[in-house]
Amino acid sequence: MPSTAHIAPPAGAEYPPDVLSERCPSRRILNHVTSRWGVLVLIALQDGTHRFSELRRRIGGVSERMLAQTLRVLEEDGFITRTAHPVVPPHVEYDLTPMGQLVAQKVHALAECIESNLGRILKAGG
Amino acid sequence: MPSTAHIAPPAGAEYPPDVLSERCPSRRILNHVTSRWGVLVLIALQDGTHRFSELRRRIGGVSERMLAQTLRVLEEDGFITRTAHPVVPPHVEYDLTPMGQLVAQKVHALAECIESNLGRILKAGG
DNA sequence: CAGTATCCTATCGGATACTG
DNA sequence: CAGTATCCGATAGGATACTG
Repeated sequence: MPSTAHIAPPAGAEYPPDVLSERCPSRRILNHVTSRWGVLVLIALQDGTHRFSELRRRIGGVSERMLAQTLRVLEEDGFITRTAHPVVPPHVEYDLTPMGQLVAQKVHALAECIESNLGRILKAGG
Repeated sequence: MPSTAHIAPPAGAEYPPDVLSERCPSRRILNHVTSRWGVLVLIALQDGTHRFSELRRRIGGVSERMLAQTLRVLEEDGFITRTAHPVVPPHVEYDLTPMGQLVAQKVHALAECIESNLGRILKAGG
């Protein structure tokens, strides 16, 4: 039986999500999560609430623009909550949602796997 | 005690890898693994050996150029082995190394986590 | 079959300046 | 403090044609 992984479901039908399939929406989400800064934001938020500038300091090399954009996208996907306290100066807090904690765990596991094998990897690649 | 996550180790010294640190080499590798096609190649190779054109068909939407490039990078990092059989027409096989299987498992777990929550996610985001 | 080479575009992402 | 707006360069990535 041939694979149907590349066949998009007809409108209205529901197939099990398959990230190898070009049109599966999971791929868009996966790209958000695995984006250059998305990965690091999720990891940085794993130990609890953080403010914008805390995250900015914590995640080496991220620009304000990219941090804001990444937070917005991950919030839209339901991985992050944004809480703005109406005070001056502004005070905004970011947290992982329960679902966000799930994906953050997976992302973190991946990062740790790479970190713990770094020796072997760098030896292999130069 | 302030965080030192953003401080790069002096030349010759060895610090525990920290992906939140700008100069940590793990970040480069993580970017390869979480690249648009890197993720999908690792997943597609999880069930064993595959040839170039098999992968191309399996991974919806990938171009020859991007597949070749992604395979080369992941091979350099030591996640994939490339075996060329000297016959005409050419016959080349790709496999995961043991280390590649480890990261592929993590990547796959992440993808499955997203797939199984797709309903909630799409509802949240529109 | 398994790529490379070339060309081109779109998106990513950085720097800077500005705002409520 | 927590962003937005604008501009710009780098690079990821697609289409096509070609090769051993």
